[in-house]
Amino acid sequence: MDLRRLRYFVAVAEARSIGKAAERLRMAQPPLSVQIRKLEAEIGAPLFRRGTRGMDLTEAGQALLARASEALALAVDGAEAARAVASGRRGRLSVGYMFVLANAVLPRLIPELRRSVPGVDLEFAELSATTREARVLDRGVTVALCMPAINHPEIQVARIGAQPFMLVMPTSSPLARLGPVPMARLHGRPLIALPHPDHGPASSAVVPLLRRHQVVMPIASRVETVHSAMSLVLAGEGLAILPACAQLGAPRGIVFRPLRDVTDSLDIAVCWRRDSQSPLIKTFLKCAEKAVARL
Amino acid sequence: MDLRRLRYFVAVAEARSIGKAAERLRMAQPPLSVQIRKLEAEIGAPLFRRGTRGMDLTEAGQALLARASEALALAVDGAEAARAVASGRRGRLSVGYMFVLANAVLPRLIPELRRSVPGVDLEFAELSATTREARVLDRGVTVALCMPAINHPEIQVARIGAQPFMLVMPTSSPLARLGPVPMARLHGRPLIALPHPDHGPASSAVVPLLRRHQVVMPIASRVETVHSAMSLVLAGEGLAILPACAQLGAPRGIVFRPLRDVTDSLDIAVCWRRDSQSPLIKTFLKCAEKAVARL
DNA sequence: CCAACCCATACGTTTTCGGTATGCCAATGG
DNA sequence: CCATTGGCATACCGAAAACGTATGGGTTGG
Repeated sequence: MDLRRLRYFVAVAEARSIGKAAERLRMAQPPLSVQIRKLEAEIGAPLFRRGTRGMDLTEAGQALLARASEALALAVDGAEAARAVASGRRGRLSVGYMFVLANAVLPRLIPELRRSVPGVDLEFAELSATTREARVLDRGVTVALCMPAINHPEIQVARIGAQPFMLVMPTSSPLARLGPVPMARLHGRPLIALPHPDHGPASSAVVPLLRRHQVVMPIASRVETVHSAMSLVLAGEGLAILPACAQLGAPRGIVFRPLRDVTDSLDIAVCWRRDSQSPLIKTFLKCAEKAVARL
Repeated sequence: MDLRRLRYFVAVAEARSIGKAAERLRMAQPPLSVQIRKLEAEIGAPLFRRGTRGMDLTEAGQALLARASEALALAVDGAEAARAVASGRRGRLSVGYMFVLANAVLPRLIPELRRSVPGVDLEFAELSATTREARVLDRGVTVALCMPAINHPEIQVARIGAQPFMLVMPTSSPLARLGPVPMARLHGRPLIALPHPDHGPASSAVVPLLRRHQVVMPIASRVETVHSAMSLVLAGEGLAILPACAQLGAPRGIVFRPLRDVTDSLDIAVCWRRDSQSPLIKTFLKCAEKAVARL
C-alpha cells in the first residue's frame, strides 16, 4: 500500500479520467494506467468502471476514496506539523521556575510568551532547589528559570539578571526603623538559612557574604523556599537574607531592608539541556530577558 | 512523502531502535537507517535523538508520529473498506420498487434484507412505471422490484413470481356476489386501464386477455398506479383488472374476485443493470425470492 | 583495554517506476 | 459504411530507488 498510488488514485477519481489526471500529475498516461491497475490488483477489486468516455468510481472505489484522501491529507499535515514544531511555530514548551521568581517574573513573562509563540502549548512547573537539575536533565522541563543558575556540564546557562540580597525581618524589629542596615548589626542574631543548591543542604547562600564581613549568625532553621523563610521570620525565629525579588511575595508584617555596603547578588538565569534542539529556547530567552529587564 | 517511509518511521518510533524495528520489519538495519534519514531530510528536521542506547523521538517526531500512524491506519482501513464493499459485506444497496408490490413484498423483504446484509446501508425508492427503466440505467437504484419486468437489452431480469389478474370492483357491484366471474360478464363495461410499460401510455396490460376472450371494454380512464385505479373504481368510474397482490393495498369498499378460466398473470421480477458488479444483487435476489415465495 | 552494541556509510544487485511507441475498442461524423 | 477521434491497455526500455552485505566509528560495561 503505497501513498503514491493513493495520490494517483485520488487524482484519477477527481479527474474521472486517466489522461486528464496524468496531465495534472505531469506524467504520461500509460504509467498512470499501470499504477491504477496495480492498485486494483492489490485491493483485489475493480475501483473504476471503464467507460468509453472516461473512468467512473465503483462503490468500492468510493469507499477507498474517502479514506485515501483523508490519509493523504494527514500525511502532508504530519510533515507540515513536524516542520512547524521544528521551526518553533508550534509545539510544547515546558517552563520550570523557582518559587522565588514566581511573583516577580511570571506575571510579565507569561503574557509575553503567549504573544511571541501563539501556536505553542505552554506549560509551567514549579521547581524545587533539589530537583531542578534532574528535571532539566530528564527533559521534564524544556527550560528552567533559576536563581541561582544550575551548575552542570550538560546544562547551558544564560544569565539574564541578578537580585541583591536584602535583610528580611518582622515589621516590629528595631532594625526596621533604619535605612540600609550595617552588616555589623547582624552579628549574633539567628539566621533563617536557605541552602545553596550547589553546595548541599547544609550550606547557605549567604555564607561568603557573612564571612567577608566577619559576621557570625547562628543558623536557627534551614528551609527550602523563600516563602518558608519569610514565615519563620514572621514567627520571630530569626532574620533572613533573601534576594530582593522575594519581597513581592512577602506576607504582611515582613519588611525588606538593604544591607549597607553590600553588593552581593544572586543571578537569575535561564538553564536548559545543552543538547536540546528546541527552537523555542532562544525565543524564551528573549522573553525572559524582557520580563526581568526592569525588576 | 512515501507511505513506506511513514511505516518505517512508526516502526522505529515504537521500537525506539533502528535495529529492533528492522528485525520486526524483516529487513536489514542499514537500509532502514537510510530511509529514516531520507525522511528527516524530506521533512527538513531531525525526528529522532540518536543516543548510544537507541533512538528517541524529538518533539517534531512526536508531532509526525501522531499523524503518520493515523494516516497509516486510514490507508489500510481504506483498502479493507474497499474489499468489504466489493465482497458485499458493506456498501449501499438502493432498492427500487413499484407501488403495486409495496404492501405485498416490502414487509417481508426488508427485515430479510437487514438480516442478510447487516453492514449494508439500505435505501428504498418508489419507482413509477415511466421512470423505472431510466432509474435502473442511470444507477439511481441498484435493483428494481418490478411488475412486470423491464424489457431492455442492458437490463438483466430475474423472474421471481407472478400474480394472476383479478377483477376489481366496488363492494356494491352485483358482480361482487358471484364467485369467479365469467369474462363474458365484463363485455361492454367501462375499464380503468393501467398502461403496460413496454407499450406506451395508450396501451393496457390486459388487452391480450380481453382480446382472447373477445370481450370489449371501453376505456374509461387511464391511470399510472393501482392505487389510482382502485380510487376510480371506488368512485364508480368503472372496473379494473389488476394483479392479485394489489388487494393488500385496497381501500374499504373494494373487492377482488377471480376471473373464471383466466390464467393470465403479471410477472414479478428483479431487474438490474447487466454491467452492475454489485455482489449484493445475488443476495438481494435470494431475499426477494423468499419474500415472494408464499404470496 | 577489549568486547558488545548500535547507528552510519559504501557499494553492488534487484526491483520498480516512468517514458515512448503502439494496439484495441467504442463513439462520432461525413 | 468507413474513417477519425478519444480514451485506456500493453510492451519494451532506460532510470531511479530500495534492499542486502560488508564495514567503520562511537559509546558502554566488564
